[in-house]
Amino acid sequence: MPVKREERRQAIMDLLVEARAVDLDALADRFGVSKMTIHRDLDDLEQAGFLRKVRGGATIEAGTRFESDFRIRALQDGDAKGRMARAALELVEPGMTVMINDGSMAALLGASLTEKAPLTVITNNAAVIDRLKDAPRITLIALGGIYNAKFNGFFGVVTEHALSRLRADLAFVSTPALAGIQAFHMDDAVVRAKRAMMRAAERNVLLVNHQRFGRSALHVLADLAEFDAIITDAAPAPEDRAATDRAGIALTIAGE
Amino acid sequence: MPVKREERRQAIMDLLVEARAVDLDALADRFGVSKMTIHRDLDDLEQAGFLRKVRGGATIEAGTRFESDFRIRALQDGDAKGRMARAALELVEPGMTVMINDGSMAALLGASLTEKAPLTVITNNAAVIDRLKDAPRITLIALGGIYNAKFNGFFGVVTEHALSRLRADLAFVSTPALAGIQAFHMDDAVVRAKRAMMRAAERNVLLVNHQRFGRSALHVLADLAEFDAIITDAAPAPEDRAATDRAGIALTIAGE
DNA sequence: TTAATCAACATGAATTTTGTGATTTTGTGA
DNA sequence: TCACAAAATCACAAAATTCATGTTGATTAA
Repeated sequence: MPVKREERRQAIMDLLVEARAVDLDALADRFGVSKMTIHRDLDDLEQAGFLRKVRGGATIEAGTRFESDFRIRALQDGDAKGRMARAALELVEPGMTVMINDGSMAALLGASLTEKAPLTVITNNAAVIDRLKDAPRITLIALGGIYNAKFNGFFGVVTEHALSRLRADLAFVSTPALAGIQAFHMDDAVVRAKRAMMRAAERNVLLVNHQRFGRSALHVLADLAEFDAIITDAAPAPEDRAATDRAGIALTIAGE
Repeated sequence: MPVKREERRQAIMDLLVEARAVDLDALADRFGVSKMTIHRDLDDLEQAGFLRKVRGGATIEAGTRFESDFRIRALQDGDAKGRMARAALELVEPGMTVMINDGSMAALLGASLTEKAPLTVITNNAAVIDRLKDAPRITLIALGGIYNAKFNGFFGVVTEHALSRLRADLAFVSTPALAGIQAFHMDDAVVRAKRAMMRAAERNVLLVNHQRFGRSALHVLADLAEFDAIITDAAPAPEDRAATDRAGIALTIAGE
């Protein structure tokens, strides 16, 4: 596997997320490769929609569609996601029945569930289904539904109804927005699937990136009090933290 | 692309399907490669579930689960399958809701449904789900269920229940065995999924390879009279044909 | 005790990634 | 508008990496 190349691109994205813009020459220097190589990196990353090339470097166009694009979220915080997945895994014991919802964070966690086999995994996340299909000692229950390319998962009445007939020990629910004592999501169908999952699980764990604190979206997903635990990757701002404390939920900062 | 290697493995499977068993030394000789290479071929094929390694070679364990494994059938009859898929496509009109069940024949048909878009496709076949996920103008409804690696699809109560809430214009049902006026299948869970699908469809079409006539299996899948049409790839033996005629079903020989 | 299996390492072909220099495009200031 | 330098692009060669295969020798099963 071309680890080197991917690592470099990941690093470019990390720099970009932090600095908003990068300089081509500086990158070539920093990684000890030719400018041409950086050119190709930027071309491919632009092609994939991660950044915008400008003369002499690249920018991320914060505030516009770029920053909020799910593909950036997939690249961003690779490390943070790993830490969160690890913290989430701690809650899983062999033999359990676990639910995993849509989202790239959930996909990562789903894939690493093999470590805790034997398990029964219930999910509407297409990435998880693919990854666990042939995993030994994992009983995979896919929730059907209408395929939604935007969220790479299955949703709709079929999904919700399937969930009404199932029961799990633990559900991992992720959210892109959390403000005050509530979690939010921009899509109606996704909210319904997540809520159905929460109803079907004994215990619910919320996964949320710390940058998502203080944001909201069109639909309320749930009150934080409905969760048994919240896992995030870094301490949120004090005022956000105060809100979760008020809700009385254990907030786990992964990697501490 | 390592064409060479895949060709050799394909050839090994062909020999195996024909002879029931192959000798390792003979294979090394025949293909002009070392025994170690054949060992690796057999290991990987066994891993994939295509064969069973025995001392000095490999067998296919006809009559047991191996012969019925979807992956073996996937290797056979490539051409015949294409013709059947084409014949089946004739019955599909844009705008319809179509159901596709498990099996490699169904997988091929499912993938070619893109030609008739816009369509709504309902399936428990993992191969079809993968292929149609990002197909434009196809609304894909996956039936969830427990993933079964042997049939590369989803089965169980979740599947059946989802089907009880859906309705389609047309269902394509495939069978590995057909004798007299009945179709058969070796697996209970698969039979239930297929039957649920038949109940949910306005019209039902049976897909069956001509070599499958005159065979039976543990479970009855359906009476032929329950189908509106039967598609096969070549004329079956006269006595088998007589039985279908008696059931009064139109038998389409694909490619005529 | 014989043959088969398996693990570990070596080899060479094929693919992928990178670098170089020539050529074209773009931005800037006269 | 023009000239010109910096940046971008292109095409091809070089380097690195991956992958299938072979070899050897230890281990295991018949």
